[in-house]
Amino acid sequence: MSTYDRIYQIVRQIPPGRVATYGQIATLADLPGQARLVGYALYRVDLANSDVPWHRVINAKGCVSHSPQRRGTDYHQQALLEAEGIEFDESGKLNLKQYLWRSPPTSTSV
DNA sequence: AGACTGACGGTCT
DNA sequence: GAGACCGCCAGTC
Repeated sequence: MSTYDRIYQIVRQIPPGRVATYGQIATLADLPGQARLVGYALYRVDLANSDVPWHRVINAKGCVSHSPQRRGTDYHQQALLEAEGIEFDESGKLNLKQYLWRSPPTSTSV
C-alpha cells in the first residue's frame, strides 16, 4: 500500500456522472494541499488495466488537464465524461457546481 | 546516492 | 476575472 494506492482508493469511489478535483481527492486521501501527487498518481494509472476511473478526475479549473505526455488521452477523458452525461462548454470546461462529486460524510466508520 | 520528471492548488497582484 | 509564482512527494535512470 503506497501513497498512490490510497489515491486510487478515493478515485474508485467517484460515482458515474460525477467528477472530482485533484485537490479534493488529495484531501480525501489525507494529503491536503498535495493535489500534485494525485495528478502524478493518475499519470501512472494504467488506462485499461486498472479499476480507477481516472477520467473522472479533473483539475480545480473544472476542465481536463492537457499534456503532450498523455498522447491524446486528455481528449479521450473528456469523451468518457460526455459519455456519462457530463456536458462541456465551448471553453472545454464543465459546471463543477453541477457535476462535482460530493464525498460521503462517513465512508468507513467513525 | 543524486538528479529529473510529472495530470495541480492556493494566494497575490 | 485572469495570470504568475511558489511549494509538494514518489518513482525511475
